[in-house]
Amino acid sequence: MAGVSIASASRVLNGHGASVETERRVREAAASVGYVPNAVARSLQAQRTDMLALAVEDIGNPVYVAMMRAIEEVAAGAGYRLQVHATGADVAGEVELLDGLARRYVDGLVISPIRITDAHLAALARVPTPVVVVGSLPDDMPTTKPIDNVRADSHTGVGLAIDHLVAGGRRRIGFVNGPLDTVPGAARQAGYLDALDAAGLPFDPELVEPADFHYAAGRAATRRLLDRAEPDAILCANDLIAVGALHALLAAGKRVGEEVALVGMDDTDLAEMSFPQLSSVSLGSAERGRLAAELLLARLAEPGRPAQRVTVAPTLVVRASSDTAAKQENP
Amino acid sequence: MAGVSIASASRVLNGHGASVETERRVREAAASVGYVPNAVARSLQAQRTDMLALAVEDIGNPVYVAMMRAIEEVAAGAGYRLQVHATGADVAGEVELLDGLARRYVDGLVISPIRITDAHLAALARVPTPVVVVGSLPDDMPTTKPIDNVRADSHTGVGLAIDHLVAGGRRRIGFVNGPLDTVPGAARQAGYLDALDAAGLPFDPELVEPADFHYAAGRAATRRLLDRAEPDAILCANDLIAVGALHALLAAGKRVGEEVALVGMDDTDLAEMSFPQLSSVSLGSAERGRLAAELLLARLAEPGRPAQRVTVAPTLVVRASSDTAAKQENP
DNA sequence: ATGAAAGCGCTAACAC
DNA sequence: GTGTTAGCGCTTTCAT
Repeated sequence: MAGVSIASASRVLNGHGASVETERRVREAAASVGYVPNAVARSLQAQRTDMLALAVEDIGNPVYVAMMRAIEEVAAGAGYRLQVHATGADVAGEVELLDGLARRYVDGLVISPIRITDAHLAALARVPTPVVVVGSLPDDMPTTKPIDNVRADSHTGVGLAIDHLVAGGRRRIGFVNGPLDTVPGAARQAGYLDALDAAGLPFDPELVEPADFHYAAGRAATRRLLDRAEPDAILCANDLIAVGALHALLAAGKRVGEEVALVGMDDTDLAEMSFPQLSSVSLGSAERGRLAAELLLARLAEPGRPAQRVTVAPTLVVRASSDTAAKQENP
Repeated sequence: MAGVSIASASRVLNGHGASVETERRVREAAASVGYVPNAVARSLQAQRTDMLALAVEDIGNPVYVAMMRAIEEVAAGAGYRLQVHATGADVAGEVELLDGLARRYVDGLVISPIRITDAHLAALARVPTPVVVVGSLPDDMPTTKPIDNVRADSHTGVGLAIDHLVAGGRRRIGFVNGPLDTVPGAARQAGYLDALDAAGLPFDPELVEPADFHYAAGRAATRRLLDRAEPDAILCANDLIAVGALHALLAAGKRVGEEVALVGMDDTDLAEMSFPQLSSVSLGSAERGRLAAELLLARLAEPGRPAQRVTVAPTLVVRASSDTAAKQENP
């Protein structure tokens, strides 16, 4: 403290107008002592932490990595820092996290639960802090709290893939899905059945094999599928599964893209980095992350605004794994 | 407030001993009002935030993903939350982050700069908060602040790969490296030269091609390499480059693992998910992350302890891309 | 323009 | 065991 009141110092440091002389003295003193304001004290007074949180099942999954990257970018751009939580898809943990928001250690949360239970909904109904959910919230959400919601459209996405495969002459389209009791697993299953139906193709249970959303499971499931059926195409519920499927197919000596077409979902970096490169349905993970972050910032700026529900349209990215023409010059 | 003093309430809620009656009344009141303590206020008083930060170039790079996962796990296990920062390898930004620690919004930082400049060292010398650096700090670090340091041993790692390739009969070993002005790039280059030397192999500049540490660059660089030379093996400075190289090789019709052996570095998930699966030198990214987090926690517990410098030993994981025998039944 | 003082929500001494 | 009080470091009325 060199000369002026503590209040004046605060004013100068926050650019709230002070005389030239005061300003000089304060800055000088601050520089000489190496003064840096304490963020925690400031947060306590300001009632905001300038921090956002992201909770996903696994911060190593490429889909969430893409989402996290996008969110971090938006957050950093707006002066917010990002806190990450790996939930391991544990419901109790997710609910605890939601309830923990009452401690006010972050200003807002983006959460992408792989399953959405009643416990989640109950917790969401009592959070005191803005939350945006990535994933499909039930339509009959109680409107006590405005919870913003960003969703993918897997159902349509699966349709895009099936239509593409059918157009390429494929008729026996296998499907390696994730767990049916997850939000994406259920949606993709429904999409598969509806798309077959729309294409006039019969449903053959032999062609469907459940897995979980990871590489090893995808590979094992595809191996089982190949053992008992002869698909001329395989659709996978995400890229991790698809890469597993690719291995199973290659190991079985199949020419991927010709004998058997392969399509993944999420269009992660993996799709481009496989050989042959994988066709994949983009569900816009980065885009969803970006939107989620923006919705959160918007609500922070205007807490009273009505709850938004935005859906990102899927797009199909065709690459060599399902495109005989491209195969020649792959990738 | 129902009945007792504010201090008693605090005691009950923190389990600091109170009479049965007081305890009951406090808990009851707290429950009925839905009271939750404010983390920011608590932090201000406790002078700690229970939060750690991680700063890496790109939170989407598989190496850093593995590191982040490990750190998040250790941090969460010890009751700390994790904040992530993507620096984009921007020196000014990294220094700003380091200086920002004086704001005390986190209790400690793990930073993994891809380049370490004098500005970094200067900033490190004045941080008021524990920092552990992942990557090689100069040996003549001023010891004013105890900065813990976790390092990989790329030099030895490259040697492992070269020895393995030589043992497999390879003689013309190409090398696709990252930028030479980065810490890992420089170390790997030196390792390559020394290993060739130790193996009695001549150095042929034609066999070395620079790239940056990403897929596309790796693929392009490998293409250039193949245009002018005929390597019987290629070592890549990381797995991203190696996957790019794999594509270039396959697209050129090379039988990978036979005609040309391929070895990556970092042993990320990508190595296992490629086909053929990639041999890769593990530099222990997850392990380094774990160690970094543990060193940070240890210093938080005992600020005065001497600076630690730990090096994680590399290991070679041999897979089909460099092993003809395995190739048969790959993967 | 500046200083005094209150207060953000909490915990820890220090009496009683 | 419990209440009173000070204080963590800051911003912001409110006077002057």
